[in-house]
Amino acid sequence: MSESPVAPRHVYLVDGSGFIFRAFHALPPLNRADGTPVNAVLGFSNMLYKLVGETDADHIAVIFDASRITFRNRLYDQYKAQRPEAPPELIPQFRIVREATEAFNIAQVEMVDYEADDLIATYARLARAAGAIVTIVSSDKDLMQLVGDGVAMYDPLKQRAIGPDEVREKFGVGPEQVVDVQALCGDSVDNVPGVPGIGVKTAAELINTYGDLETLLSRAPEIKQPKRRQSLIDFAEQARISRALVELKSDVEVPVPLADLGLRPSDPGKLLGFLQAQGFRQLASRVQTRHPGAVPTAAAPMAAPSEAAPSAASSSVAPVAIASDTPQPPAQVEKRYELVQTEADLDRWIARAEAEGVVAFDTETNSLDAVLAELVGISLAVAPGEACYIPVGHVGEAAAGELNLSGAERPPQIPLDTVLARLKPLLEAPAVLKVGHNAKYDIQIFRSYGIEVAPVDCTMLLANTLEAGAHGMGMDELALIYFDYETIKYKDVAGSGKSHKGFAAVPLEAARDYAAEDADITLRLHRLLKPRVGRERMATVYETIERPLMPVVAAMERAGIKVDRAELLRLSADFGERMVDYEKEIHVLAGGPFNIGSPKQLGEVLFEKLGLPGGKKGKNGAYGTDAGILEDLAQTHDLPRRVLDWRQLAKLKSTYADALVEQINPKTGRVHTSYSLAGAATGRLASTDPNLQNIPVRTEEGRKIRRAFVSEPGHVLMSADYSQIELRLAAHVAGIEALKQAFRNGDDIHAMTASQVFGVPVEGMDPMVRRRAKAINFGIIYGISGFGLAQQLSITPAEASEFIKAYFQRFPEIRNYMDETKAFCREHGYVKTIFGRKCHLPGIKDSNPARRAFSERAAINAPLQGAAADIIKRAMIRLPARLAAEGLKARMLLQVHDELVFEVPESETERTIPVLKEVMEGACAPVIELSVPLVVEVGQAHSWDEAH
DNA sequence: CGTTTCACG
DNA sequence: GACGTACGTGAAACGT
Repeated sequence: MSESPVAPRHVYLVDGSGFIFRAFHALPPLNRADGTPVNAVLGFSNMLYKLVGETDADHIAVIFDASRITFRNRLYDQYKAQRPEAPPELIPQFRIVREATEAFNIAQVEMVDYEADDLIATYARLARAAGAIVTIVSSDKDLMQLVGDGVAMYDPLKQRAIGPDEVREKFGVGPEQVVDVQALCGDSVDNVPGVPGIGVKTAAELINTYGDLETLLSRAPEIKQPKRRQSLIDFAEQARISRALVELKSDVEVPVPLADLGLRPSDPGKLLGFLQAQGFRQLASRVQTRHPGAVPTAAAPMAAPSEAAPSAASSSVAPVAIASDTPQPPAQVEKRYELVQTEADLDRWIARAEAEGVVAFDTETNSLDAVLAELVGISLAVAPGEACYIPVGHVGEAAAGELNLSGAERPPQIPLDTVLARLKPLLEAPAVLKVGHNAKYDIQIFRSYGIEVAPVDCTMLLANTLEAGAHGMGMDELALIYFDYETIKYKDVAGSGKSHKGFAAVPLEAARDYAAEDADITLRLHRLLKPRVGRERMATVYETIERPLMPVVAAMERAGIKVDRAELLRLSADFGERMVDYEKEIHVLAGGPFNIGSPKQLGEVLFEKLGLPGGKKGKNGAYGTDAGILEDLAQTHDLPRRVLDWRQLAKLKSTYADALVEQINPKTGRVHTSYSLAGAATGRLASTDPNLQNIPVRTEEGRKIRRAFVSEPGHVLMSADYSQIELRLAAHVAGIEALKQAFRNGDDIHAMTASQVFGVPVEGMDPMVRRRAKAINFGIIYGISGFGLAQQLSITPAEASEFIKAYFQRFPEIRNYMDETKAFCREHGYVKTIFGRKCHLPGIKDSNPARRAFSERAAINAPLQGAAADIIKRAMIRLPARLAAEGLKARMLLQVHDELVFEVPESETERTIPVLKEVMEGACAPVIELSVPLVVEVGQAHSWDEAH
């Protein structure tokens, strides 16, 4: 292969060996059809694909290690000696990764006796000498010594560049001094000895003081600290050897000249053949999309690529087992989707549904807002592949976006009233199960037409009950995971963004294909998931919590809550005027105008223009400017305080005052949120459009917004909230005796904690001490960490760790709970609440310690947060019926995790309060008897703020 | 479309 | 000893 002698301008050097290890540990196990593990190959291939697609390089090579033994072992026989053998699953992948590089038609280089890093150093030098710039694709710290002067590094996994600043952040010195620092601090991974007792921090300090290693070693006797001085004298030679080990060799006689690394076009057929042979379907299809004509040329004599499961599915839930459970993968069943345009056809489908006893259904509407939405069509599925679409509100195509001047004709459809009249008996028939995906929405739609759909199953809730936390619960995602099937996307039929035309304007055939498929997939999901819920002992959670909650939440959404529009408008104007004042003041303080809302510009003003102390912190090189940082800076300068004031008003104005006015429903004059029942992994609800679970309450300015949430005339808003529910559950679940007793006594729990942990009497306690104890109690619920607590309390991590230690000593049961919960999660991949709800945490086995620790804290929190969610859900299910039975008209409007908000006639408030308390406090019975009491506090007023 | 910030429990 | 920090959410604004 002779390369045209083009002078290199940009050379990419990919650290192949480094990447294989990283990909292997970062990705979940994955096997191709013949059982060969290929997860690292997939990671590697994805990386190359992206790299080749994005790079402007004209020369590129992947560099590998040829063998474990290199010239460095002759310098120091212990070099990399204690490094464990590669895991057996990785070994076969070394070869395949080289095949992958070949398939991409990228040059690859390796050389006996040298590490990949030495070859990279050599090519980098050659490239610079030829006038090219160099990008080293790697995150290996051993390569950082090469950075600078036209050489940069790029971490393909984190997609970030590593330049001199990043190197300085890591080593505390510039790239040219990295070798000296490494010589001192050594490297336990590579078994580079360094000097005992010297870490990165100390090494950087020393090198910054003395300039380089040799100067330091020669002037070692001057060093003040006796221990350090002696180490440097005793281990000077070891430091020199270490330096020789870490310094890369840039004069290797490379086997391939730089000129031969020129970027070559790949052969799409060959690449496709390789990818398909590994079973990398996603990547193969992307290649195919880019090269439509490509035909895979046989690469390996292998069976058809089979279940190398899509990466989305390769979590803790054993996707292969699920897939093998699949009754009929859609691809193999003939699809018969029918357009229903006559009453006779409609009756035929209704009869089929009644005969089956189960029908999947889906509604198409002209709005995502269930309160405003009008029906455009209905789809039904009665058996896999057998589905129909009944259009009722489609308009002529031309009528959609523009004025219907030509009177574009409405396609033939059965009148809506007729369809509804015929469907009503079916949808309300107790003997016919109706199955929807996110059925709450469809229940709402039909309720607005006077149809009470029942009984109903929801495949989104079934999937969530089984696998919350493992993956998303949208239908498209589930179809891909369970059936390996790509659904038609809404935006493909109805457009999106500017070209969105609304479903009513979609031509009937396209609408049929999309809508009928939704019902079809829903039916198939139901056949798969419903039996699993029983088999896997999750029926109680689904049947007693999730399923009965659907109609209750649907009613709350429909009820909505009244907001005082005029008051919100006044607030918006007030906030706006005050913002203008602040803005002027800020610009004066800053010495010129800038966009206060831009963290980037603000950071530059604070830290560069004004030169305030603090500085960079983000991984993206951006300055941090959050409230904590500005609060600290406020001691030094007036500007940060003003920015904090401005930000508060900006937030209140845009997110609340203005947005809520926009959200007032023109039909009802109220605000209707939408609750997501399968959004949060822990079992909590989530509120969207608008989010009514984060209405301000903590500050006086913020509470003005809450004051605009009001009752109808003659009514009050009544707020009932569980006191300390998660801490009570922690006491119960972890069996913390002292905490349980305190709750039984009705003690001030934070004061009690403070008294126990800090050994001070509750009487006359310093509020500061109680505040600390409160933070620790919260920390317990969150899976406490020294760093987190330190940040919360503005103390040092060491002090925080002391507090935690004292807490564990006083309440030893909590430690057991934490350890057992983590162990359970590692074994099963999920944790459970006392009511049996599961929360999956795929990250619990992550090889990255930070991500794993994150999952461990989540594992500790989820059973507590989840049990609290179970309890309030149980109360919500019982309340409407209990209130009705007592002859009370209270309507449940909102849920905010541990609080329920009702609208109550003024004449009934006295009688309503005890009912709310009784049902909510008794919500665990009869399945669970808590060892601590639950306490509910009730308040009432004409606004939500005052009802607290 | 991802990041940053901030509102809530 | 590295990782990069308290748990769970959603919305708005900025800037690429």
